[in-house]
Amino acid sequence: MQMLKAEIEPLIEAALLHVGITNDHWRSMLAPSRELDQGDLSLPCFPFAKQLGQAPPAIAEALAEAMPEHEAIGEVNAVAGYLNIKADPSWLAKTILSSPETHGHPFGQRQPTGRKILIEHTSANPNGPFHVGRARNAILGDSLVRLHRLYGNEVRAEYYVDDMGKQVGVLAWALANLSSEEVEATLEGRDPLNPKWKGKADHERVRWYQAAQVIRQEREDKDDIEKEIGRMVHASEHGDQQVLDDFQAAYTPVLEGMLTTLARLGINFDTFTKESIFVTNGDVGRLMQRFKTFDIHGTADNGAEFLDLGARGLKGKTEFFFRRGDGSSLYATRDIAYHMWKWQQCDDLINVLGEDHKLQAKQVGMTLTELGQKVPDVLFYSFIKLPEGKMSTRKGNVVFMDDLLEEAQAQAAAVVGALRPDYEHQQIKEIADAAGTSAVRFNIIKVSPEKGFTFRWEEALAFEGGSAPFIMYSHVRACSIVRRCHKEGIDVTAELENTNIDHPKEMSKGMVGLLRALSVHNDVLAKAVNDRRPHLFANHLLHLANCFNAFYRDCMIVVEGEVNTFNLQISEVARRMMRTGMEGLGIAPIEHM
RNA sequence: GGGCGUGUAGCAUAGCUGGAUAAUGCGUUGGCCUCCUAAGCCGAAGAUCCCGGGUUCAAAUCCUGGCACGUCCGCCA
Repeated sequence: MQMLKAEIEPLIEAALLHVGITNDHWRSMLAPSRELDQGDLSLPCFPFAKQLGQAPPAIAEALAEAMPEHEAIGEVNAVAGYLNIKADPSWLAKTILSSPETHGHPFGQRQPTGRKILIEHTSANPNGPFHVGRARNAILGDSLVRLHRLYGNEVRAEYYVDDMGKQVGVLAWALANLSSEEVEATLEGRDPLNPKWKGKADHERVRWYQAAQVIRQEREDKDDIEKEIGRMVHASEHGDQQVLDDFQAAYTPVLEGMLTTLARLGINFDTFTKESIFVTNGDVGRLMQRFKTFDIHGTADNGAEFLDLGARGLKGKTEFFFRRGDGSSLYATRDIAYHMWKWQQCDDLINVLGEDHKLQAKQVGMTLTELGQKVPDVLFYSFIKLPEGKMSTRKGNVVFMDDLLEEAQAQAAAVVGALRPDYEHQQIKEIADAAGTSAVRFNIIKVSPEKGFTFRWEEALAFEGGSAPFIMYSHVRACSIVRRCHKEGIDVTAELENTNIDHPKEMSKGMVGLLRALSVHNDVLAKAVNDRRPHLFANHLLHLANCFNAFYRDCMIVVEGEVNTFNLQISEVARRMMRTGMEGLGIAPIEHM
């Protein structure tokens, strides 16, 4: 709608001048109309009442009178104090069809912006399989990566590997010291390993980790165990290469298992950076030396060091510890070193973090400011819960992503099989896999991240209404139109290049609705990217698919072997936008369903 | 106790840089396949926008005081 706004703003300005309004406040008041029947853009005239000494409806009338004619404007009317402006559908169609962003190639992709964005997301500790609770980070992060790429930014998706903490230490200790019999004996009474995941290291090794967690609490030699784990963690934090290598051997297969799961969702990373690097390369040591020189630096009784961020306006607990009494660094300290490193390689930095990291992120941000560095943008999300409450591996109250995806694909296969009895087995499987994983992603991405989210199977596996398959289906219909054209011997490429067409003067509701949805597409994308709110784009795509369905109903493209060129061109723009939009959200743009 | 976030039809959500009749899906309910895929389309019913106060011509939206829920307030990661 930005395209219409840009076109008519000067006209409104002229009209306002005509009735005696000279200030500029109205620009922010000019907004999309609430109801489509009213128009596309509306200007409330109430604020002008005092200034002009007239009733708002009269002002609206006067403005409507004063509006100059313009090809972009289909209709101007004044209703109840509002000036409503409706775009001329032919102008909209012409603008959309001639826009390089929609008509050019490839598939409505935007021009490169030249901006380099580094997006860090997921970065889950490599100690067990992915569960749905963690999934929001990965799905949100990956959607952001994809949307930025669609927008034209150069993006690097980064996974920060926590390779030196206590969690990895416990895993490494367990793998070195516990037999599989001991593990199974310790975990007796818990859910056994799902045979389906036998051989998948994230599912198998997490049992060692879980057993170790029990043993650390219960076994008589637990103090010795604790000492040993402590020794390893401590050594890792001082950059002991042998221990770090052992840790890496322990977690790598787990991480690979987790990445396999993410790949099923279409989530991939460009780079992996290990936390320990910043210890071994000396960055963390130098950073801590530098902190010493700060005037907000402080030292505790045992020699531990902190920065007093209270002096910079932080409320609550203001001491931000960056070094233990024994001289080793803390997680946040390494994180700061990591951020300084990241800033060297991008123009914008985005982190995707759970809401539990808010304070941490605030401390890191303030410290970066203190260091003269930029503060990264952070996308916070609230946790996914189960109807039974918080997800907890320990309590067995979890839904593993692998199980969810299996179930999603199985249920999708049942739906496809029932709906398309004539399809081959292999084809059904391919469609079901695409629909199942897309549905899972979309179910999570369509709601705003700060909202608490309760995972429900029936919602994750809904394949109608506001779901990914709904969008996929509209796209399939658009694809099927092209197939139909080919079947009728119509030269689609030639039809699309034909610029010598008459736009119908009267357009159906379905056509006008679709044109409007297409005209806001790039506006919504820009907003979703810049505000870091992927759900806005998800909801727009739902709306676009909905509009396409109405267009499909109202506007036949092939009738008795004859093609309607205008309708075909619009349909193809919509198809491309749906396709790129789906890719931007990680929905599989399949062509048959 | 303090910080941050959330509270919208039976359910799940959108709208939150103030603007007209609060939007969408599920569920309930009525209709539409000789016609480019009915995973679709069209219609009906369903809302004290958590509660109180304030600002404003105008408040779901902003301010303020409550209530409920989530989350954080480690020399853990």
